Amino acid sequence: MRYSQLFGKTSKNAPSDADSPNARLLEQGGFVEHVMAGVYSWLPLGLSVLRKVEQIVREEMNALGAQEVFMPSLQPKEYWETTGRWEGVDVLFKLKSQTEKEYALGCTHEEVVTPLAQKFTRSYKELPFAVYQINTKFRDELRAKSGVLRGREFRMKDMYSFHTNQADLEAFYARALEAYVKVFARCGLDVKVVQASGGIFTSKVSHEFQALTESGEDALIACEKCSFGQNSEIATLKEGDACPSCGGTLKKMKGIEVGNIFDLGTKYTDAFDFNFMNDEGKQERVLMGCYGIGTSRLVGAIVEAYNDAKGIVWPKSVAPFDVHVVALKSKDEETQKLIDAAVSTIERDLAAQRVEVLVDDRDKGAGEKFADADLIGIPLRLVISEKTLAANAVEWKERGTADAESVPLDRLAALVVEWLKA
RNA sequence: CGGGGUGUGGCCUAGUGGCUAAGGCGUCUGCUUUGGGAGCAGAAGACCGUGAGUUCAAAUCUCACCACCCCGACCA
Repeated sequence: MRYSQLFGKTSKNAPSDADSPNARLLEQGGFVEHVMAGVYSWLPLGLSVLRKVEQIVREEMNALGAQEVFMPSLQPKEYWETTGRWEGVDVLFKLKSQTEKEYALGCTHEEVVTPLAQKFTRSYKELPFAVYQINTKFRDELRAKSGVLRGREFRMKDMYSFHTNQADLEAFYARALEAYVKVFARCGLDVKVVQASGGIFTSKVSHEFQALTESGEDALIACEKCSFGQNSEIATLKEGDACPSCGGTLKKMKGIEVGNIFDLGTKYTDAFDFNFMNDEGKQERVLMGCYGIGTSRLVGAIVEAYNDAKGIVWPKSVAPFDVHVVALKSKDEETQKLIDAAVSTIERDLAAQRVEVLVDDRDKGAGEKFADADLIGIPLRLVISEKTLAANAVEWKERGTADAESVPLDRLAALVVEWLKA
């Protein structure tokens, strides 16, 4: 991609009303555009990151054996009345058609997935299974805040599992928990698996996944060594106590909730009278679990965790591009032709290796290009200029490190591929 | 929903009762420049959030409303 052609621009001035780092950097860098409180447009750069995050989520859910579906956001009032949540959930957006028929805008999908699963499930032989989707959610938050961390419209992966018995549900729940740990690790986040309300003191299990950042709004008591933690709302342990999981020391920490998993038991299957026939020919209630990851929030959490004074520092796994080629202009026409040719060669060679490249081909000064490269935060910056070309080389600099080195043009593609794997 | 703050060209700001609303960034034209947001000349771009009111006169004062941001409450 040529930067001159990319839709969406960086801004020299940070937006005045964006206070949290994720909002400021994502807007200033041209990743998202604020539309109204809690609602953003995602521009090509931001969408690229969002898709990478969602692809990681997708791969790990698929590895669990869950199957992807896609359910409607526009939902019938009747389903929500069936579960008693039409009146019970204050964040539920409700709307009326021109014929006064009422609908809900999905803030979650138990009301849709439960009857869906019910339709295709009669026998114990069809259980267990899990389905998931990555979709837009709507929540009528009284106060949207912190950029993409708490929106009224946002992206979420939600998975639902269906089981014949508690042990089977718990086994899947444990596997889902491990899959979540993998997702967040692949996104570069340091995440604690936190017992949350409904946690250790009730029969129902709930875990939050808290990405540790300075700006996190949730308070935790968590282990220095392992991933164990408790949300401060329910914590019975305190700072200085020994971790019940590994014996390490517990400390106060702050986190952003990027995922949450629940043992729903029969709460929704009761509402829809969702049974299966067991191996004795008797009807039994289906058990259910649900597992959410806010993917757009996850993008924001990554920015909160990875930024410096100059901009974002994307982890390789979710960066909008792998490589940012900065082509500096030369006043000498012949030299400029050589630079252009070298850039085209780099583009072609890297594309052949499936490396995603953003080329800053603008007729701008070096300072502006470097400032933008720092702001956008692509993990590897390659500068090609009159100076580097004289040595048949490019300057290699990784975002987040201070050192730059010279790399010969003829070995560049191989070195980039090697670096990407590292 | 309670409290606080802020609304001025695309972005960041100045202007706090008085000439035609000022500057920086960005954009466009031409020239110049090319390793950390460089320079010169010119141009376009603003019903100063909306409505009502006070006044000879309102971006500026008053009231209402709207929007956004922050704190709190809330967060199936």
